[in-house]
Amino acid sequence: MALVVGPTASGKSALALEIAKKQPSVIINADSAQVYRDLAILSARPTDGEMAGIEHQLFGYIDGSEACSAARWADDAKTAIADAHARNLVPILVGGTGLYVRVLLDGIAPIPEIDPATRRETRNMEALEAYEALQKSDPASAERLNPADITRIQRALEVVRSTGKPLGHWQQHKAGGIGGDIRLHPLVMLPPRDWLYRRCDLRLETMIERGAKEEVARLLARDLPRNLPVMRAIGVAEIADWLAGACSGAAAIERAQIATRQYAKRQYTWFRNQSPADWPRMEGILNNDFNSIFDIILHD
RNA sequence: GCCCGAGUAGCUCAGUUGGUAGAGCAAGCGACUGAAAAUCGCUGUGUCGGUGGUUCGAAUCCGCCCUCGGGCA
Repeated sequence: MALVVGPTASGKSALALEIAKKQPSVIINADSAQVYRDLAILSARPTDGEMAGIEHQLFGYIDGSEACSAARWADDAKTAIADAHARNLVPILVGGTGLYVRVLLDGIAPIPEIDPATRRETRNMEALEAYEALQKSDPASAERLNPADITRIQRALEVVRSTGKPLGHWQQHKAGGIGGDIRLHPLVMLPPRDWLYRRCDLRLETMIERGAKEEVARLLARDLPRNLPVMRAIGVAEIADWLAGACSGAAAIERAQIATRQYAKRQYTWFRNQSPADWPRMEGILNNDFNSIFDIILHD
């Protein structure tokens, strides 16, 4: 299995396509926003033309009214990978969501489904309120977490309330990782920052040309809850303001460009520090000479 | 030409009766166990427009000059 990870706009998709041309393959998405049907343009999903007739899996396969999760994606990826192997195709995972890849390879704490009512209740709490509640029901997690870290506070709280046991209990072991069962050919793309940021900026312009504004208008028309992952994708809030007349198009684009660069930076930090040290890194820019990269990722 | 206002961090601006500066945003670095394109932590940054003066001491007071707004001619 090949695995290409790195920040947004680093050229992962282009590289994956080149790899796919060398051998019968299926390209599998490992990006948390590209899973949503509603965000073809704004999530920079490859177009049909860009897919060049090569099979792609897990792109745009979830409706925006649902919230995907790392564990759900990992299950789906496992199925897709097994299916590829059964058909003698090489799975090529491509994406920028480090957590998804980690859960696929290393597994995750086997926590039962959270009761929907409990989830609804905890996710409507303010940070401080949730933190104080957590201090009472799971002091160990409260001690470990920053009081302002609302996402993790709410997660810890919903787990202890729904399962009756604290997060620390469940996280004593991980389950479901396939890292030990497959032959992995990873590549971490870490191109020069200025080159990457220029491509981030350019990408927003291209998205607008391709109809990102109209895509957001269609999404908003669905009137989905604001806290769903699709609604939090980079560019949705910015373009929504533009559509509502709260800011100019130029201002919306600029804000989305900044958010994209900040996101790229976070991914950069993740992959630089969180991915295993023995995974090869490509620190140059992607040009048309793929042979040197093939030496790294296609070795056998 | 005259009058008024403004000029302080990359940007927008604070700066109290003179004691060589600080917020937000941006940026850099980092964390990351079922929303991760999420969420959070840490860290700078300065010829205070220039110049001369008053003063022990000037972003702050005074003179002159420069730039940008607005008004009057």
